[in-house]
This record gives sequence, structure tokens and C-alpha cells, in this order.
Amino acid sequence: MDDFVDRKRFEPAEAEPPIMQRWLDSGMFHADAEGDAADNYSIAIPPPNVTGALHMGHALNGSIQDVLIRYQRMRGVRTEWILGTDHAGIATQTQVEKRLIEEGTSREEIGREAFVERVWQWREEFGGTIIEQFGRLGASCDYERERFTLDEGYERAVRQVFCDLYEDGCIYRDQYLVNWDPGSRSAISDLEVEEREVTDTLYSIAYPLADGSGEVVVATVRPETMLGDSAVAVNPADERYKELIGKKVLLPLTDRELEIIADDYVKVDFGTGALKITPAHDPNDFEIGRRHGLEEIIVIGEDGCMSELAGKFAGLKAAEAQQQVVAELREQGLLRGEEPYEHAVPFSHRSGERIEPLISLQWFMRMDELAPPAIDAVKDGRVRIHPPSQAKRYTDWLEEIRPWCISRQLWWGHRLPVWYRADETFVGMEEPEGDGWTREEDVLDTWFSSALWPFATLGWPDKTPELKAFYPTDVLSTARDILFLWVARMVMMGLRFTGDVPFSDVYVHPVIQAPDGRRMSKSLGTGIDPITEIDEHGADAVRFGLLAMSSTQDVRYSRERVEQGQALANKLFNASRFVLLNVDGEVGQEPFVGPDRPVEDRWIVSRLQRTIEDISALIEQFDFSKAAFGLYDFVYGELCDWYLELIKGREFDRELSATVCFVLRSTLALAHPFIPFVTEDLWAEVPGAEGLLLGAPYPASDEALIDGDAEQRVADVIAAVTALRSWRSGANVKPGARLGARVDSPALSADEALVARLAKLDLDAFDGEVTDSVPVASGSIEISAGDAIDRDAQQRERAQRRAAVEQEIARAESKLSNEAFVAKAPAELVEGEKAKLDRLREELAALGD
RNA sequence: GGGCGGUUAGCUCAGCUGGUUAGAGCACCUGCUUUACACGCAGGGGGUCAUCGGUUCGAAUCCGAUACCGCCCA
Repeated sequence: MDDFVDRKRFEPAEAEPPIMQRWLDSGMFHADAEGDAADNYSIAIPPPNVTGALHMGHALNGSIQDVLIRYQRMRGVRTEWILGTDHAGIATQTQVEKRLIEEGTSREEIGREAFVERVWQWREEFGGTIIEQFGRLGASCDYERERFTLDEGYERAVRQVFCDLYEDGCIYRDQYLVNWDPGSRSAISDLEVEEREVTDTLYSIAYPLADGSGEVVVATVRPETMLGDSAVAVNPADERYKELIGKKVLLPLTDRELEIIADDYVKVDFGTGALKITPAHDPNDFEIGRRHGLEEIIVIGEDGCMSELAGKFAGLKAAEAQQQVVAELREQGLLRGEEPYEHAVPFSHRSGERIEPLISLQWFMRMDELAPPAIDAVKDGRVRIHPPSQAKRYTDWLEEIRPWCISRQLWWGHRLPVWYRADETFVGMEEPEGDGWTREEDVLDTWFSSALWPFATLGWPDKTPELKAFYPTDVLSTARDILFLWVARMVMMGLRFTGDVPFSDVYVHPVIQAPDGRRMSKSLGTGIDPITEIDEHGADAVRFGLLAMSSTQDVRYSRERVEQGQALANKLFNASRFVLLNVDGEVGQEPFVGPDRPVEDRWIVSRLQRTIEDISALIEQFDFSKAAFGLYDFVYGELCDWYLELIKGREFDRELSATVCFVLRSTLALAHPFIPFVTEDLWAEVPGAEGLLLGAPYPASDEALIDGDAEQRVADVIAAVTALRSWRSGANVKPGARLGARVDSPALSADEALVARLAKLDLDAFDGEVTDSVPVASGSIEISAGDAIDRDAQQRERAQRRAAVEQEIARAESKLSNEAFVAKAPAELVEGEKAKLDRLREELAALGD
């Protein structure tokens, strides 16, 4: 308190660390596993990637979840925010492999066991970074219960799920075309693939008819795959080729013959209308191949090189093979054209490399039994998705869901609980008895384990107290791109294994873009580091800024919003400082707002009740932007600009002190979920505040404290003061000058002293000579300014105002003279328009000429 | 190719169950060491609400078309 006098502004960098420490020491971030999930409140954090660093998305999402958690905790609910990271198979493995290469070795060289050991070491050393960064944000997660998707217990849950789904026939092994990522040398799922526009060369190649009667020209961007062609397809309705269906062509560079088949997939107007079919290396061809029972000839292997079946091209890299194939075709005169061709090509989201579609033996999960219950859960409202537009995306995706490739050719992750011996396959929780079994090398897609997050973190499959107390969780807050990748899968897994939805509300937050409207990304160099922003502006500022800038649509990062948050923190700090420098001694818990109390006291307490009600409702509706602005508006527009100014003339007696401190404490508590640091800092200073604000009760709106009369009176005072200040400015009155005046307004009669003080009027100095008159609620204020005003400026101002009023009058008159308007518009609207017209005419009259 | 969203002040965004003198923050202009705060206070300028057409007494708000931008799915 002593140093508070000297501290003129809130310094986040100094204030934040000790506050975070006090929170952690209090143990209040942790909740004991007691009671029932129906009464408790829990959120499972979307586990960040263990290799990751905090980005804006995390910062926004962390802020959102922390608002929810702190709000509920203050409401007295047992609150658990489950924290942890996922093991991020590909990303982590890649990180560690890079290090090995720097050390001059490789994972192959050191072997699987040593490699996995190295990854664990890496995780020990660096895996905590992002958790610490969440701490910088002030996130009140349960740091004592941090989980990792490869924890021992978690690992058991994953095995259990795998085995159960296998038993049920949902998990199976199959030869199938997968997205092969040459970068990570693993298959990846459809969701990990992104399409990019690429310009390739489209080659036209002539395939001679076997009977020598001509040729068919096909177009392709991958001529090297022709070695794996097993048919040529045309559209059955294509007149040009009707005669050829069923005939054979000779596949150049080989001695094979291909049949010409008919399939609706082939577009008549694309290229030549004839399509070479390579089932083993193209997703569409694969489908066509399966429809027609075509041979699947694998000519490119998992190493990206041509296979034995590619004949003399075997062993070449695909790109080299392409050149040689083209060269030979040219030599043989079969190359009919080359043109640049722009098209969408799949790339790996993980490694960034171009996907090589390959047929390989992988593990898959059928979704047709799991998806319908997950669709129903959203349709019948057991899971509510906000905003509602996202629910459609969710159900649309689930309705078209396809089998999920869950195996990954990695070493880091959950190794499949599958063992092979000759032709036998064993799937089980433990290694099978007997000799000669070898375990499956592949691991599971990281998302397979993440899908269990809301319950595996709580000890499932055991019936733990944690599970009882916190599952199902309440809210899942996440970015839009995670809706399928994770949210839908969690709902499916939750329903299947716990019989309950994993959360009742899903809040899909907007994407924060770079200031120039591009995606924020490291590779584009458009990322903004939230930690740097916190260093510069404080965690409160960043939290406020992010919440304020993200309403319902994607937004560009706006530093101004963060600065606005910083200003708010500082404003609260100084408002508190003002109060603390004035209040004297002990104050009680309650405000003094009886009917005999000053109107401004009753007003601020009443306005506070309404604000409390608004903010609470907005938090519960996930409308964080409006809530943040609502807070800002109350602190600036009511508390600081008016209430604190209105009481400046008064003596800080017991009653006023109690009221001011009540309002301040309520405001700090109200703001705490949004800007926890500065509010906690100030809480320690305000009389009447006890313990940590973190655990203090959230303000509840009290109907009895709402005072409509006081609200009206102070609204009139504010309007009058504003009008007078504007008049003063227009008339070039010196800022310090006190002008004689008389208030001629019944509405203001009881409060003329307040108006006079804030507008710098002297009611005793009115000399009867009216220099000017300012219209106010139900009357006017007459001013005797003598020569304190600039007549010319005043005349200009008047003329300007008169023109504006006349324009408004004309507008209102034309409305009212429109018979259709009077006849059809609601009566109260018409009345309102008439009242406005009267008021404007009065003002015009008062303005004279 | 299909679907969704956007286009409002110089910038970033609110407002969109139709009726307000269209708002906020930042930026800009003028003034102010007013017994908390210059990360401040007071006052002010700035918008034919992308374009065209329609519905309506009345459209930023509803409908249709166009243009541009973005996202998702294939």
C-alpha cells in the first residue's frame, strides 16, 4: 500500500510473476476429485503438441478457457481444467531425427529402442515449454494433474480401445491406397493432407490400338505411372470412343495390353476424353480399378523409387523415371503434346512434401458404426456447437465419413498391440504366450490417442474418482480446423467407451489472422509471438485484446486491441489508486445506497448490477468479445469518466468509502476472469477484500440495488454536462473559466450542483443577463458569460447547430407527413417521432437567429 | 466443381429478429500539468454501410444478381 502512492501505472512485467506464484501456492488451480460431474465444472484443454510453442491460437483459446474456468470457480463451483500435451508422433520424431543427423547418426543406426529413449529424453528437456507458456498467460489449469498421451495409464487406455474395437470388427488390416508422405515415410490420414495449386506438365501420350487400326491418346501429369496402367477408360456416352470399348491398346514401353473400359467417372470434355487407369497410384483410378476388378500394379515403392514391376526403370527415383519415360516416348514418336497444367495436388500437412498415393498394407478403422451416434448427439442437443453454423460442418463430415487409416510407420507413439507369427495375427492387451511372435512395427495416429483425451486423462478404463467427478466435461473450446480431426472423433470415442458425450458444449473460436489478412504461420513469416506481446503489454492486455478482437468471424490481429486492454488494466489501477488515496480506515462489505444517499452513489451501484448481469450472460453465451467491451465501457464510460468525477467534490466519509470500495471490489471481481493479474494485484489493496480474488465470489446482480430513478437523473446530468462542455468548446470559453449560470430544468433541479461542478458553472454568479442558453432535459441552462466567450466562434457554432437541427426537423416532418408512415408504422414509433420533432423545434427556438 | 462467410470512418471491427442523428478502439485535428491515470482528460472532423435491382410507409439490416476477398469440402 505504501508504494502504491508512487506507482503511477501498472507494470505487468513486475506484477505478474509473484501473482502467478501466489495462485499456484494457493492450490486453487487444483480440484480434488469429489462430487459428481453434473455439479462440477471441467474443461479438457486441447492438448498442444509437445514440440510446440505457444501461438496466437493457443493464446486465444487459453484466454477463452480461462475466462470460463475462473468464472465458474468464482461462482463457487468445483472447477478442473485438465492440462497436458500430446506426443505428436511425426513432429516429435522429426525433431529428434534432425538432432541425430546433426550428431552424424540416424535413427536407423541407433535402432528403435535407443531412438525411443532419445525421444523421451528430448521430451523431458523441452516438452515443458508450452506448458510454461500457458502459465505466462495466467491460465488457471490444474498444473498438478498434467497428462501426456504416452503416460503409462493413458497408454493402457489406448490399448484397451484398440483391442475392443478390433474385437468388434471396427479395426482391420487391409491393402488400400493411402496417402504416403515421403517426408515422414509414413502413411497419413485424409485429414492430414492439404491441397495446393501446382503447375505441372500435362503430357499427351498415344497408346496404339492392338489391332493396328489407330490409337488412343491419353493425358497425364505422371507419365511414369503409365508403367502401372491396367486399363484405359472412356465415358460410355462418348460417341468418339463408343466403338473402341472392349478393344485393346498396347501399353508403350512395355509388352502389356490394356483393355478399353467404360466408366462414368471419365469426363468427356477433359483432355482427350480418354483416361489411363493406374489403380495403384491414383485415388480415382483406385476406385475405378476396384469397380472393374482391375489389376493393381505397384510401380513406385515406399522409398519413392520405381519397383521391379517397372521393368527397366526399376530402381530409379520417380522423378528420374518420369524424364526417361518422356524421353523414350518422344523417341518412339508417341508423345503427342506437352502443356503447362495447373491443378490441385495433395501435400502432407506434416512434412510439407507432395503426397505419393500408394497401395500398402495398413490398419484402418471403420467409422460407419461410430459416426451415427455422434451425429445424433449433436442433432438432439446433447452436444451443442457454437456458433451453430459449425454444427452443420460437423454433421456433414460425419455423414460422409470414410475409413480412417490409423497406422503410422513411425517409432514414436502407441505401438499397435498386434503380434504376428507366420499367418497368425494376435491382438491383445498383452504379448501372446508362445514363441515366434513379432510385434507390429507401426504406431497409431496421434489423433487416435487424442480422441480419448477427455476420459483417458481421468484414469479410464478404471472407474476412478476423477472420472466420476469430472467426466463428462462441460466445454470444449477449439479452433475450427480441429472440428473433424479431433472433436468429432472425441464424441465418437466418448459415446462408444463411456456411453456419454465427452462435453456438452463445443465452442469454435475464430481464427486470428496476420495483420495483413494472411494466415499466421511460421513458414510464411507472418506469425506474431504471443509471448513477445505479453512481454511488451502484459498478459492481461493480450488476453483482453484477443478476446475483444474475436467475435464471430475470423479477424486480423490488431495490436490496438491489445493496447486497449493494457489501457484498461492501467485505468483500473489508477482508479483504484484514486480510491485508496482517499478512503480512510475500515470499510464494511455493503454499499450505502438508501433513498437518502447521493444520487450518484445509487446510480453507480445500479449500473453495476446491470453490468454484472450483462457480463455474466455474455460469458455463458460464449460471447467474449461483447463481454470484454462491456467491461471496458463500464470502467471507462461509467465508473471513471463519471462516478469518480462526480464524487471528487465530496468528503470521503464512512458511507462514501464503503460504497466506493464496494463498487471497486465488484468491478475487480467482475473483470477478474478477463484480466486476472491486475485485478488480483489491486484486490490485495482494497479495503474489504479478503484472500485471493481467484477464489472470491463472483458478483451476483442484486435486483434490490437497481434504481431506475437514479439512472434517469444521472443520465440527464451526463447529457447536460456533455452539452455544456460542447457549448463551451464551441464558444471558445477558457477551460478553467467558471461561468455564471442558472439551471432552468425540473429534471435537473435536484442535481444542479453536480452539473455545475462538472461543467464549471457558478450558480451564484448568475447576473441575470443571459448570454446564451443551452438546451437540456426538460428545459435549458442559461448562462451569463459576459465577455468570456468568443462571439464569433459562438455564432459559427450556433449556425452549424441550427443547420443540423433544421435538417433533422425536415426529416422528421417529412416522415410525419407521409400518410402511409403514420398509418402503418407502430403507434409508439409515430409518437416518438412527434416527440422528437417537438424537442427539436424547441431547441431551434432556443437557438434564436 | 459444390458449400459457407465477408465487403460499414484512414486502419481493425461492432451494429444485421427492418424504424437510432450508423457506433467503438486506434489514427487525425483543437484545447488541457482539472488534488487517480499523458497507457490520461475534454471537445471535434471523418461514412451516399461494395455495386445494381427488388420487397416495404421505411433497408447497413430482408430477397435476387454482379464484382472482389477468404475459408471448407471434392
